[in-house]
Amino acid sequence: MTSRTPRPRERGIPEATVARLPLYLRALHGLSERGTPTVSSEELASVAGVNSAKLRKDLSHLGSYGTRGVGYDVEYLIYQISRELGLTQDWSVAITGAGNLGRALANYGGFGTRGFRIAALLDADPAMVGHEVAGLQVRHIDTLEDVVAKENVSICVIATPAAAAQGVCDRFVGAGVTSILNFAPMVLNVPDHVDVRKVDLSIELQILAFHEQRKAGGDKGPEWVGALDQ
Amino acid sequence: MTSRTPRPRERGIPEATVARLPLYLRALHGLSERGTPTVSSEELASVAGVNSAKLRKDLSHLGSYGTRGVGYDVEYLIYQISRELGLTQDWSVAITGAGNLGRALANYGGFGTRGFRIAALLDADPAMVGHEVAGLQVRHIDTLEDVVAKENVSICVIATPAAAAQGVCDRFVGAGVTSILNFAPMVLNVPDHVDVRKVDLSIELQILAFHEQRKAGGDKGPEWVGALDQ
DNA sequence: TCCACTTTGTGCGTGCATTCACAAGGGCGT
DNA sequence: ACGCCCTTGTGAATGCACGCACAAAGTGGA
Ligand SMILES: NC(=O)c1ccc[n+]([C@@H]2O[C@H](COP(=O)([O-])OP(=O)(O)OC[C@H]3O[C@@H](n4cnc5c(N)ncnc54)[C@H](O)[C@@H]3O)[C@@H](O)[C@H]2O)c1
Ligand SMILES: NC(=O)c1ccc[n+]([C@@H]2O[C@H](COP(=O)([O-])OP(=O)(O)OC[C@H]3O[C@@H](n4cnc5c(N)ncnc54)[C@H](O)[C@@H]3O)[C@@H](O)[C@H]2O)c1
Repeated sequence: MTSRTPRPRERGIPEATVARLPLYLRALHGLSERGTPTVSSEELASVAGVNSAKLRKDLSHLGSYGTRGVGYDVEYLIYQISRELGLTQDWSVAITGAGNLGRALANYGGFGTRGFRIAALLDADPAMVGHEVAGLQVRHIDTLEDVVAKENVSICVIATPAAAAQGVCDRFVGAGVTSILNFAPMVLNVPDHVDVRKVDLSIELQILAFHEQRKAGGDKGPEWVGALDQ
Repeated sequence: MTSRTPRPRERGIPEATVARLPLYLRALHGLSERGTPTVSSEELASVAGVNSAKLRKDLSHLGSYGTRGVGYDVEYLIYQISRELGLTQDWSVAITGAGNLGRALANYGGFGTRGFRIAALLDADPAMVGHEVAGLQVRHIDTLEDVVAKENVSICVIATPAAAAQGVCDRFVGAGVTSILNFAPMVLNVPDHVDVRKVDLSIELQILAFHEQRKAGGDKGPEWVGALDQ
């Protein structure tokens, strides 16, 4: 654990691994709060709900940060994963759509804790503009380009009705934003260099319904699989 | 479109396909509303934002519902996908946690439209119980088992703080619920026959931050990939 | 110093997912 | 009735992901 320079490991972390790193990070924070100094891949994998071999392979993509016979230093691993995910810097986030969902997101305390700062809450409804939500004044959508530039927004959240989502998306992209989290139930059209991730509750429920139907269907033979990956 | 019996296609739809069917369904509903009678795999794939070969292979898992040289009948395909996903029946959903998120979910109109009925909204806070949200009285968490039995709940949504999630989960599982949608930032422990899907905003943001950092990092060579799958 | 024990990091086999490319099939005009 | 054109459905190739199983490596005790 002396601070050697452990070969930053050529760029190429698998997407599946990237998606699990936040899970490990959360588990590690839990261990850290309880004062645990080191953790084995077996323990950490158990807390994070994954296979221990998978965990070790995931971590090996970042470098060799473990100690054989001992495990991983919790604080050191937290730092390394945070650095890899880009959480050692702060990110300004703009939320668009101050409706039910947008306000819930703005009120959610879980963002700030991990390097994300809600820089602005935008809405098109004049009746909404000016209201204070979670210590933030709702601003008019016309100020979008201004907000992106002045607040240095790099990630935006779209929580408008589906019909407005593509328009809002285009304006963010035009203003230089290249990461979008979309809650509107529609597929956004963006240039190749822009990343979009979507959250769609309706789709999640439909997937659950599919499996539920299969279970209830009582087909010949108990052949449904196990719990889905979390 | 005569009602033949087209061989229900042996059970075994790939999970990746199941996750995309709702996407196709949404696109088809859009086409249906605009009166489009038939659609080619190319067009539908474009609207749904996927590769057309993938779309055809996905649909082929349900059966041979297309017509070569013509495409797919929109209404017929809507019916077939709905049936496969289990949307031809209604599902009762119980939401637990009437906080910011739980209330936003309850107020969201997009559930009822596709066969999901919010049967109950549960909370542990006595001050919250009895309040009306989206035409629904918030009920006390103690009535959980009652609600599951009487309302025939098969899917539950957990929107409580993380600390309470596992306990609530256990009670739902004990009451016979086998499909869970979890918003709390923690890994739920469930028996094998229970399906859990999670939605974690914080993880989504962290994944975006990772890619954002890579883009900004300006490593040697423009070698970041494209837009993520939506 | 040496040995037994623990745990990491990874080579390898397996299976799933994606995409290409095309033969098979169906409609339509002549 | 025939042949052209369009689109589906799928074989095959490639690549990614997962998990086993083990050698390598570090610890601690004697
Ligand atoms: N509420 C939920 O639980 C939930 C669940 C799943 C999906 N969604 C989706 O999230 C989105 C928002 O849901 P909601 O329940 O908050 O809806 P909502 O109607 O409560 O809020 C939408 C807000 O967007 C604003 N808006 C409309 N057009 C705009 C524009 N062009 N620019 C900026 N703001 C604009 C409206 O003024 C309104 O305040 C919808 O697309 C919905 O389908 C919501
Ligand atoms: N609000 C968001 O945008 C957001 C985003 C991401 C994740 N989350 C997660 O969703 C969950 C809910 O978030 P929120 O913002 O609505 O929180 P909140 O504090 O506003 O609401 C939580 C509700 O759960 C109730 N509750 C507590 N213990 C309970 C129990 N044992 N049984 C039943 N109800 C109980 C509380 O009374 C409260 O009404 C949290 O786990 C949060 O981390 C929320």
